Amino acid sequence: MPELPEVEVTRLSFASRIAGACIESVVLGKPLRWPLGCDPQLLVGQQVVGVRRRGKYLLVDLQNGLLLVHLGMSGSLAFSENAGSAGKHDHFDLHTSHGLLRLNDPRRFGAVVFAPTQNSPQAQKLLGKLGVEPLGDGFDLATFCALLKKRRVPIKQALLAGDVVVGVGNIYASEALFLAGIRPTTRCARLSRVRLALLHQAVRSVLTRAVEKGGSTLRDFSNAQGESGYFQLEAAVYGRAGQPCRVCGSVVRAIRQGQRSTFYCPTCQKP
DNA sequence: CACGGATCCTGATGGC
DNA sequence: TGCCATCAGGATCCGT
Repeated sequence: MPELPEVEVTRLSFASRIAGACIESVVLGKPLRWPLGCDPQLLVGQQVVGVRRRGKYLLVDLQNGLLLVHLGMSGSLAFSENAGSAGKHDHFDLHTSHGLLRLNDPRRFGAVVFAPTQNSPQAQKLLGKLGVEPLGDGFDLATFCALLKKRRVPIKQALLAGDVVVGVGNIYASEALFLAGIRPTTRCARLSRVRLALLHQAVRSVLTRAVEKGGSTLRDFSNAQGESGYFQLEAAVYGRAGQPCRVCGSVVRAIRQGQRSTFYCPTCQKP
């Protein structure tokens, strides 16, 4: 479910409240994608220092170690008012002096993993091969071009892979390619530097805009305050198969690439 | 080593 | 409170 904007919106919505909180207890539900990797008791008594983000991971810094939280396809983090009743899909409850932070994840593709430090093997196994942060200073055009020039896959799949640039998921890959006027099926190596420059800028702007709009709420995303996002209302192509392109009126098409749906305008987006 | 495909899991939706 | 197929915002692993 969540791509970079939704993860960042989630982070912004709970980071200040959780900061400084003391962990009082931890309650685990059904198994998530990976095991926690430590005795939950190790977390009890620790203070939450702050929350950072790396790609689609939330890094919850503790006095001693950190939690890597991934929301998978269907996860959401929120403060819960009714501390007593963990629901069917509540799989990680962090009871703290500042409230109960709860991970709800019906599909359980998400995970909460403890690591002693960010450089530990446990953390690096998850973070080590991630690409550059698209909204950070490290996202420079030269590197972007150099990495993509070597790829032969369609550009959409390279964006999704996350080893060139992180955080671009299925919605924003389609949206960024629309903004850049690039057909998702175009092979990376065929793209000129000028077109890659457009894409580089498009990735930044679409993600920035999505964060501003509170992310995309397609079926159930909400931030830690329970608020929906609104970016989906201004999506140019995602989820709009059969509808007219907002720019040229052509019918938006849907195709499948690597088991994922892709949307594009056949007129605005050139091969 | 880059790539394509299967895979983990549950729920919503639509056709029959 | 019908059944079945398909699809869903992610990412790893495995075979080629």
